[in-house]
Amino acid sequence: MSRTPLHPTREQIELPMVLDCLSDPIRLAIVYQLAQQERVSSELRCGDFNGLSGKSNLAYHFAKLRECGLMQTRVAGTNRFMRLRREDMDARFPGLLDAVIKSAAKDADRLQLMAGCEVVEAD
Amino acid sequence: MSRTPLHPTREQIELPMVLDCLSDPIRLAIVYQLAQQERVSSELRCGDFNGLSGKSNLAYHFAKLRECGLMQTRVAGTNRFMRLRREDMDARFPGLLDAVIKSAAKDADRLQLMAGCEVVEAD
DNA sequence: CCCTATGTTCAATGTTTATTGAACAATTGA
DNA sequence: TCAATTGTTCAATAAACATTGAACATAGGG
Repeated sequence: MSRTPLHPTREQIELPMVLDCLSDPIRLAIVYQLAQQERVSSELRCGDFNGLSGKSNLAYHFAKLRECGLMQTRVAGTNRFMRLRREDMDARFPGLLDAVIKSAAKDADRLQLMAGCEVVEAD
Repeated sequence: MSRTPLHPTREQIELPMVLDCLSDPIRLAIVYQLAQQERVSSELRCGDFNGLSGKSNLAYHFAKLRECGLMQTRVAGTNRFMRLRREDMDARFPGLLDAVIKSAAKDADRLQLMAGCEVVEAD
């Protein structure tokens, strides 16, 4: 309850909060991976990011991403699916999200953007 | 000396540091005013921002803006002139600075972007 | 040479932040 | 019903941050 108060409407989304959210390497990686996925499924499970940090730390970052308006969560059974609020962001700050994602892509190696990506387990 | 160690080369400029810099309302206002000025003189005196905060707090923010690669300072007598490192930013992260500035312009009233602008003194 | 103006540096303060592990809640499947 | 899975909440910690005022440095004008 202390971590779920906000969830801004489109108009309530604030530029400084969005930039601050994107300035954290873990959150930037989350947003980046969601953006990559956008053409395919537009959603990822929380667990898909486990490579980036511990679960409780990720929950903290997810909350921040939701509070600033970048992400939305859909509950499905014991899973949560996250997606970018792409339309709201583009309406509110045209070109911003794309510019950030392209900038991140340029530095994909420097930033460890794909650290959390599907590790294939050899059973 | 403790406050002037970095001054990244173009290649050393890091996306998270830039976004973090821009996420602070005072620094965003500084960058915004410099961007507005760009067509005219491309430079502003430190003192032109005195409306945004106290001098020592501004010096702190100026240092951050320099350290992340967004700004450059030119000393001229007892004054310091600041300008955006526009070419470096555009080369490094194409479209990013413009997207941020346009986004800030959209919210110019909400963010207090022009708070530090030339107050005309009577007398 | 002093006095003023301009900025920076430093130390101190209180706030916010990221990170950790343990506890908790909810759902699923045996 | 029991156990396993998924993810959130909570408390604690250390680090980073923004802000303030005082001290300092430098340059320029009388």
